[in-house]
Amino acid sequence: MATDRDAVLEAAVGVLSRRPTAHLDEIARAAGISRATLHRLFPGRDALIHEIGLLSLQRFATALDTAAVEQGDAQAALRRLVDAAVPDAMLCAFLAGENQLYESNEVNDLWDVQIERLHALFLRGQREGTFRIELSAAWLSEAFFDLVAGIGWAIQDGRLAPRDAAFSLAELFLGGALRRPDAPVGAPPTHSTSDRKPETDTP
Amino acid sequence: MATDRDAVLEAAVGVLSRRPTAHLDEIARAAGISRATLHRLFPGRDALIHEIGLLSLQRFATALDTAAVEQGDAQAALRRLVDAAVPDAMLCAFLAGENQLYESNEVNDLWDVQIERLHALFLRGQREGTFRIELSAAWLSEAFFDLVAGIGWAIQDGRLAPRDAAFSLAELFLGGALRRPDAPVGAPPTHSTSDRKPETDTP
DNA sequence: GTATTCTGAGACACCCACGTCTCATCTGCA
DNA sequence: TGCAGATGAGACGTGGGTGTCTCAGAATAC
Repeated sequence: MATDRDAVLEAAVGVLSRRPTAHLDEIARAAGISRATLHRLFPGRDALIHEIGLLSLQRFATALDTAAVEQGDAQAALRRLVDAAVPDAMLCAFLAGENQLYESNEVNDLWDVQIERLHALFLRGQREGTFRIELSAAWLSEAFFDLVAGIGWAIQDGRLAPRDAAFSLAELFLGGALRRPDAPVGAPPTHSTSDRKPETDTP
Repeated sequence: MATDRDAVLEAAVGVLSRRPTAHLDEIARAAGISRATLHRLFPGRDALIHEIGLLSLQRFATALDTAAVEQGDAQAALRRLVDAAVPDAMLCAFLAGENQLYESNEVNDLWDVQIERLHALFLRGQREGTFRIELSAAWLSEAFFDLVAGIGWAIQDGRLAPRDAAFSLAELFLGGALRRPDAPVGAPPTHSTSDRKPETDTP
């Protein structure tokens, strides 16, 4: 039953992330249920938005957990985080788009905790000499989350193949856009860090 | 008078970029005018949103023009674009947040043109050997625009100092997050291309 | 000084999305 | 087959944002 609710929430994200003013009819249709059932699952629109925010933050928190961002060297931790976060990139896109929307302390507190964990990761990496110190850890956190959100949008709109997502994100964020003739960033040309096996790419 | 309209539009962006469902009362108050005057300037909510999109795209197009992205080597062109686009980053943030909103062909066509120019810049840079070819030009375009939007949000919420914005954007996007002991990205330690002078870093 | 224009404040009606309800249908289980 | 639970379709009333209007006051020009 909880899975059912989550499936509806994810479908709702797919609609609301791009059209925040979408009607409940549209959301229900996207979830494959009727408006009546949507109202049975969630009391109202506010409750729906609230639970989307909660789900998204919980997923991101789980990604931080499974990536064990507090352990190991910072670069490897970030690569693990990329792999863990990309599947839920669309939820992050929703958060990035309207995180100001929440008056709920529950959501805001959870948000602060996760951002703080991300911030700590970059601070640690800077102290270790892994990350650049010319860029503030706050900006690195912000930019990383923005790129995750961008991944979510791009995948949703079919502009980016899901199997390329993790590689594209990790390489661009860590290594930047400039070509370096001497040495690659750290990831070999084989897509070891990103996804399982590349076959088709039309979502 | 056109300046008046633009000022209202920019104020509206400040509200709508974070709260897409904001009432017209709120937008009018943010612009320092009454709801009646807002209705005199723009027939309705749809027209307001439409003109915001138009203004944003025109500003971005102007940034592409002043940066002369079609000329010179690609890296320098991109750095010029950063400097030109950052002042209107919040408008880009609005576009990134709800570019699906527009059914207007006028807006969509303008959007496609600008994205195509950005795409062409990265393609050219890849052919010149400036930009990495492991990352698709489409993804580089997308990510660049996402970061510009992130800059806009971060500045608006006070998480990033405006004078650090261009430097942070250019350095992260071009050089990535990883520290390179041997050589800097290409911009000498003096921030010649982006901003005037870095001093503090606590936003 | 008047006259003109523009603006803000408020009132008003309209409309549509929302929330709730009922009822028929379908499914799962004994 | 019969029962219980869940779902979809539709109707209905309501509320709040929106669009329009009027009128008083301020600003500017003459």
